[in-house]
Amino acid sequence: MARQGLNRADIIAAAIEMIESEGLHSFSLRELASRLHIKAASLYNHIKNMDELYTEIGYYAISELKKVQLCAIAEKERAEAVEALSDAYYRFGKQRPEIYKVILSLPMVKNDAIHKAGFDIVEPIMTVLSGYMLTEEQKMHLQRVFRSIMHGFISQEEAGCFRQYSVDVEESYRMAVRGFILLLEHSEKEAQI
Amino acid sequence: MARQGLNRADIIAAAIEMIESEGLHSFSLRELASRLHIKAASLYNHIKNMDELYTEIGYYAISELKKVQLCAIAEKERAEAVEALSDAYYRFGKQRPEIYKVILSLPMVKNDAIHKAGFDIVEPIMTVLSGYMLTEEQKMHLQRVFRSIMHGFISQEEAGCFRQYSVDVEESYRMAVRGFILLLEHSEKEAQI
DNA sequence: ATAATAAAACTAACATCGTTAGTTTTACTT
DNA sequence: AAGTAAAACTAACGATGTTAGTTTTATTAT
Repeated sequence: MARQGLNRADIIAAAIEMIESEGLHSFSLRELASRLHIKAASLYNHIKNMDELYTEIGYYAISELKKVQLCAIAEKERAEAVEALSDAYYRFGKQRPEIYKVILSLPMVKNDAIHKAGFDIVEPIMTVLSGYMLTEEQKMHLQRVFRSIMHGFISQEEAGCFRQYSVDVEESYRMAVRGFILLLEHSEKEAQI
Repeated sequence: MARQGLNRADIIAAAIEMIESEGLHSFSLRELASRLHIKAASLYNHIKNMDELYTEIGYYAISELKKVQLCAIAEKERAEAVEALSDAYYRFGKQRPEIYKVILSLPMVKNDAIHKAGFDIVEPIMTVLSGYMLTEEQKMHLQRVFRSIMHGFISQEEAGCFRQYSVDVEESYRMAVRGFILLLEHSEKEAQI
């Protein structure tokens, strides 16, 4: 019975809520259907399959991440902007770990995903880098380095890899960001030659 | 029939080989059993469950990674050692991506895993850092930063996040390592004050 | 108001998966 | 030769993603 009249957006929203509260690991289509008071098979009227649903959630996650990042760097420049950007990134990863995980599971191999999500993921850091006197190629490299540091830190902390020693994790994070700023300034000097 | 007389090590070895050739994603106990010419239920005579098998494979991966790292830094010091270490790390991640992925899925929350694997994962970089004049706390932070950079870079490249632009990935990687060395030298100066 | 259509739900089923219980067979030890 | 423990088996359970085909509902057009 077409009682509720659910649509694609409802499904995706419910899936996101479920993943955030129960964890990506325990997510299932049957449980999702159950929460929407429909049968699992009915989901397929709205989504192609589970992969497509994950992809959609990944797009959402990226747009959310972009949003907080752009908000953080507004009216800031250079080192201050870098710190604000990374802080926003770090906070997002810590506060919404399950949704964050979906981003990396996005099959970037597919061209459509690269084009739809690629730009959004790169734009904030590229904006910050444009405040530095760097070549386009330098910016590309540095953008990759930035994302590596941030993602590496977040995912290792989330995985529990930093729990072995009782040294303050927040301070390690600050040092990582400081290292990136050092590299930035160093690259700027190189570019001016 | 106790025909082949398989043991725990055989199971683990076969699982590793299967994951490396077919991918972690498509791994299953039933397929593993099939390749060993036994039934899936028979696997449970040797392993407790799938999680335990993954844990075991994670230990193997960490020990392999440690091996190539220690080999790489032998008789090297400071910047040269850092580069050799990261190169070994990077090559391992690129050449054995499926096995590498298992490391991060290790449930570090459990205390036994932390103690058994934690030290092995940290030892090589700590050895290299001991060649710098740093406090113990600095070393702890820098070790985390190093692992973040390396893991972040490897996993993003593997996920396809670096394919969007045609800028040389290897050069981005070199810049990341150079950035870490910069931070190292900078930290050393700070420590001497 | 009624008929047609498309959307949204359903039932039923399949293959696959991890896992458990209980049983049989093999190989080694005594 | 008998006993024992390891290593395999069969059979089944519950859960998962997914497909095919069917029924119901809501909206639109006549």
